[in-house]
Parts: sequence; C-alpha cells; structure tokens
Amino acid sequence: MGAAPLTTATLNQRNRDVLEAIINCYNRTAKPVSSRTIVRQYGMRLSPATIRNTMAQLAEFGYLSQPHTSAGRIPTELGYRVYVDNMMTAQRLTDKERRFIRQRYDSSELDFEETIEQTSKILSHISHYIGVALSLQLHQGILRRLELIPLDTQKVIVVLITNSGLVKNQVVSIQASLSNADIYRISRILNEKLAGLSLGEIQQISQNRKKLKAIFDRDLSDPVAILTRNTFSMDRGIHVYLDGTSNFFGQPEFLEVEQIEPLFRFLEQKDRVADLLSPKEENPEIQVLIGSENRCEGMEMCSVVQSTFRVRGDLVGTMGVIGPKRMEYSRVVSIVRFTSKVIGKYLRKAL
Amino acid sequence: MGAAPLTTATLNQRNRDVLEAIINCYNRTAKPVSSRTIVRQYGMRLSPATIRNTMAQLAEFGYLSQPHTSAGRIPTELGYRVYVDNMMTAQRLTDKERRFIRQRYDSSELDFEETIEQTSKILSHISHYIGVALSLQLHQGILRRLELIPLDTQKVIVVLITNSGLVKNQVVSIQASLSNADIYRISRILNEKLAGLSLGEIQQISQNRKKLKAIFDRDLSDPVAILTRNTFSMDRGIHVYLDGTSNFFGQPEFLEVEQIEPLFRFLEQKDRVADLLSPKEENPEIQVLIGSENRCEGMEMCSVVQSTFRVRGDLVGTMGVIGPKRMEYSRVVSIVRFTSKVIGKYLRKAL
DNA sequence: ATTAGCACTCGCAAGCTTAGAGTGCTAACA
DNA sequence: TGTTAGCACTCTAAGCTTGCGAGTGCTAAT
Repeated sequence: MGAAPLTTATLNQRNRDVLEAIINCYNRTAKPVSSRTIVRQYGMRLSPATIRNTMAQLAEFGYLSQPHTSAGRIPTELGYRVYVDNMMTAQRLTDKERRFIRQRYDSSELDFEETIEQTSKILSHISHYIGVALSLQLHQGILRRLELIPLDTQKVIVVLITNSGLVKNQVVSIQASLSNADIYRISRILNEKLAGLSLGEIQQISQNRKKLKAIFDRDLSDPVAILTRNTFSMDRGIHVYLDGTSNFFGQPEFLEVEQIEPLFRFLEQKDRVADLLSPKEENPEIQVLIGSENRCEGMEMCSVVQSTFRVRGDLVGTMGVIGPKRMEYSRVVSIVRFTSKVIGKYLRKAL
Repeated sequence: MGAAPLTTATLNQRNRDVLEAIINCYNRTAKPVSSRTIVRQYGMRLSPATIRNTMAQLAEFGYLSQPHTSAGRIPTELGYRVYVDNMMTAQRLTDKERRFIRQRYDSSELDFEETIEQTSKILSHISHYIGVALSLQLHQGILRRLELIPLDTQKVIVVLITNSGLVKNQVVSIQASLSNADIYRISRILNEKLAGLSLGEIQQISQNRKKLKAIFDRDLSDPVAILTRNTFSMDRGIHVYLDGTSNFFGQPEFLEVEQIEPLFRFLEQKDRVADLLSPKEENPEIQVLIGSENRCEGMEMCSVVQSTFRVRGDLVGTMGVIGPKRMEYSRVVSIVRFTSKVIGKYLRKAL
C-alpha cells in the first residue's frame, strides 16, 4: 500500500519464495498462512521472525493482506496477479489427464453442439471447478452453404452450414407463397451470392433494401429480404454450457450461502456468462482474470481462466474454467490450454 | 401414526380447517405454527387449548409433526398430500398473470427449442421457484419428413422434421461414397418408407438387418443402415431447460449449504431431472409429487408440479415447477396448468 | 365439548471465559 | 547489517452458563 513501487524488480528472491509459499499454502487450506507454517512446510533455514519481516514487506507492496491483526496472511488479488504473470511455472498435464480429455471427446460421435457441451464437462471434471464453453456469436461465422427446405406454402426451413462446421436450422415464415421451383431458384442464388460472407455481413445486407436490390433480381428481393432478415438476425440460440457448478459447495470460502448466492445468480444469466468468457485482449492465448478484474457482480470471489478455440484457424468459440480466486492457476491454465488445442481436431471431425 | 385410519372421512370440518390454516401459515413463515397463531390469524372462536387438542389429533393421523417437544407444528408430507388431493381449491390466475405468460411467448418469434426454453423462464418468473421444461425423448416423435443435404462425399446432414414441429439436424458419416443422385434417391425412398413412423420404430428397424433388407432395395440397405442407425440413435441432444435455480437461496429452509447442496447436485444431472419430470401415471392432467415421493436423492425437501404438453394432441414435452415442499400448491398448479394449455398454440406457430 | 391455568420443556441469544494461534516490536547476536 | 529469541499484545473460536420466551400437555373447572 502507499508509495511503494510495484514492479517485480523490487522483489528479491526471498520475497518471491515467500509469496509463492503463501499462495501454495493458502490454495490448499483456504486459511491465513502464518510465518511458522511457511518455515515448517518449506524447510527454509530461517526463523519465523525473519519470514514475518518479509511478509510485512509483501504486505506493504499490497501483495498480502491480513483478515485481522493477529492472523496470518492471505494473498491479495494483486498478489495473485504478480504470481500469475511472473512467477507461475507451466505445469505439464500428466499422460493420464491428456488421455482422459481425448477419451471424453472420442467416446461417442459428437456433433458441433455436443462437442461444445462435452468441453464444459471435461473442463469441470478435470479441474474440479466450473467448466464453461460456448460457440461464438453466429455472426462471426462464415457461411459455407445454405439449404432451403420447403415446409408448406408459408414456411421454409433454412439450414445454415458454416465454415467451422456448425449446422443450424431455423423455421422462417414467408409472406408470399412460393412454389418449390421458386424456392429452388432462391436457394441457388442465395448460395451464389452469400457463400463466403460472414453471417454478420449478410445480416447487414439483409437490412439494407438498396443493397438487396443491387445483389438480387428485382422480383426476388422481397422474399429474400424476409428470409435473410429472419434467419440471420438470430444471435440468440447460442447455448452457454456450464458444468460443475456444484463443485463450489465443497470450497470452504463458499460455505455460507451469502458467499455462494451472488455467484449462482450471476451464472444463471447466460448472456452475462457469455460476455465474461469473451476475450478481452486482441489475441491472447490464455487469459486469466482474477476476482474483481472480472467486473461482474457475483464474480468478486472467483477467477476465470479462458481461452478461445479455432477450427482451421477460424475463431469459433471460447471455453474457460471458473474457480475460486484461490485456485491452482498453473494447473488450470495447462488444462485450458491443452483442451483448447485438442478441441479443434474433434470439431473438424464433426464437420 | 399407528392404527389410526387415514381416510379423509375421519377428518371433521375443524380438523380440516386447522390443517389448512397450519399449511397456509407454514407456507408463509417456514416456522412451526403454534395454536395461538392459528386462533389469532384465523379469528376462530376457539381458545388455543382447543386448537391444541385438534392439533394433537392431526399429529396422530400423521399429518403434522413437531420439530421438538415444545415447538409448534409443521405439516408432514402426508399432511400436504391430503391437502393437495382433497382440500386445495383451484386458484384462477389473474388476468395480469395470464397476459404476462402470453406476452412472454409472443415477444419474439420463437422456434421449437426456444419455446421450450422460454417456458422454463416463464414458469420460474411467475412461480418464483424453479421452472423446468423439456421436449420428450425424440423416439416418441413421429417422423413427418426428412431431408438429406450432402456435405461432401463422405458426409451427409440429415434434417428431421417431426409432426410436432421439431426440426433436428445431425451430421452423419457414411462409409460408402455416394453421388448426389444416390443421395436424392435414398432421400426419396426413406421418406416414402419411414414417414409416419415414430423415431423409435425407425430406430428399431435400422438395427435389424433383415427388416432393412425387406423394406429397402438390396443395394441401398447398406448406406441406409448406416444413415438411420446414426441418426435415430440420438436420444441424446435433448436439452433440459432449467431456470430460477437461484430463487432457492431466498428460502429460509435452504439457508444452510447442507440443505441446498444436494438439490443443486441433483439439478446438474440433466438426465435425472428429465426422468423426474416424465409423467408417472398413465395420463394425468397435472401431477404433484411431494418430497420423498420424488424418489430422487436431493429432492427430499422439494415438491414438483408437473404437466405434459401437446401439439395437435401429440405428446411433445413436459414442464414443471420445482419448489420447496412448503409451496403454494394451488397457485403453482394453476400456473402449470395454464402454461401447458397455451404452449401448444405457440408451438403450432413455430411449426 | 371447551377452556383457563399452570407446570414443564426446549431452543435461542447474550454474555463470559479460556485456550491458542499469530503478530509486532525490541534487544541481542553473528 | 541481516537474523533471531523473547515477550507482550490482539483477536478468534469454542465452550459454558444463564435467562427469556414460546409453546406444549395435562388437569380441573365450566
């Protein structure tokens, strides 16, 4: 706290060792860590008094705090931040864990949605926290092809296939009644003109009468307008898959209902969870947000480890783990990194 | 308890009045109800002592219990059962509530899945408990039509349309490489032979080589087998929509984590929730299951009010409200009954 | 059949006590 | 100058006691 400089340069080796020891210990016990515990557990050739001095220093930097005067120390968010950014060492997953993840994807032939859902389950099972996965807003996908299936004279099923392998269908009502031949013709033209564009672009076009008329024959622009407007306006229908929420009941800091309630209230708002999981930086590999960094009511006591994932280079979704601030960051980062790498392979299969 | 006969006939008017008063009062406060409270709140022209006698009687029947010797009484599951079966008076929803429900369905053009999802939200919002909705196992649906969309030489998208308006798509890998003409021919034949059958029947056929050969041309039976087997085996992909889970945090009987944890653990197992919501009796209009009647670990403290819903007479899904045992049964029953009636109309639109 | 009266039970909250864990500071030490 | 032993101090958590109030069950009177 105060005017102390907050660069890591100011941390000597002992500072770093002690901070790391406290974080490790607190992660396991969820209890304030005392100077004696550190000496004992880490066999340092120093007395508790010395450690206390170091701890006082770290507290001045703002990396540690005290629940009350005569208690041990717990890491602050800033403390975790420094740890995650500078001190954490990557931890390779065991072969068993890698096998587990692959098996879960292999176990049955999953389609796109099911693969996403399975991802949230894998993440929660292996991390023992909450796993989240979702496909990105549809409008970021590239249209590969669409098919129209006439249902009756008034309704058409539109089947969209994106580059990433997502298949979506939507029933659309059209005012004009069209013959099968009309539908076939429209379908051919739509594919010709729209394939390769992102669904977002198509949505924009469909809302612009002038552009529509320019692209399509005059006599078609009406039904086409209706079709595309109703189909490509669907940002909705995005499922956010959450799994392992009840893992939080075991965590000591969530023993009181008052602690866990805001989190669960937040998790019920799927659109907010989707927001939370969307990447904040331009192109980060893995993103870790700690406590209040999440800027979400209800997430103050939690951290998120998040990564996007791609199919053939295209961004198609995000996944992440939500855990208590006191989480094993190095392990969870490895889990998310590995999973986001392998999922692409399986999504390609689903295609 | 004991040898007392448990028919309602044994309950005289006063017994019934007192039981009802206790249930009403307990529903509001979640605290044991004392004899004096009843006298005061219901302006009965009797003294507490008299009520105490009646209460003792009801306790003997097993309708009431005492948390400890010198506490008031709370209704037992049996007490609630009697109330729900014999004493509860139907409570008409207000016009405002009816309007609310309709508006929620009207607000945007919802497809089949979205309508189901919206249903769970409506139920939770209006009941202040947990709303659940799901479409029934796919194999109970009747195939109206299917379309095949060739993706590449190895893969086909199968689009299923059921009588109830559900549209589902599934990517299927086929070993043999088929030309577009083949696909078209297969599609025509599949529709000819399979339309009108339930997906369950089709699944059975697809697993029986002999039947397959009998129905289809010899040279087609192989690809058809692969196609149907992979498509109609999907009992998976059924979404269970849950909403309002955090409403339970407000409830006094769930203030302790130990109470709420088993419930949430249960709710995470979507297949079990689906089981819970499936109708137990042959053709009940509304089904109420109280506490341990649910036979689900984690649901001991909860009751379920459940109803199926139909489109043009076909059973397509179930919906329900999960609340604490101490719930306003009459109100919730009305909510579920009304919602299950109107949903059919909106599903027909989605078709 | 109903009720007033009363003894009895029990839970609950408040207050008090104690044990023990942990700190900060100071002075001594290598 | 960095390290450490010693000690006074602080604060929590758990256990215990106490008193109050709510509620009952029983009995005897109406």
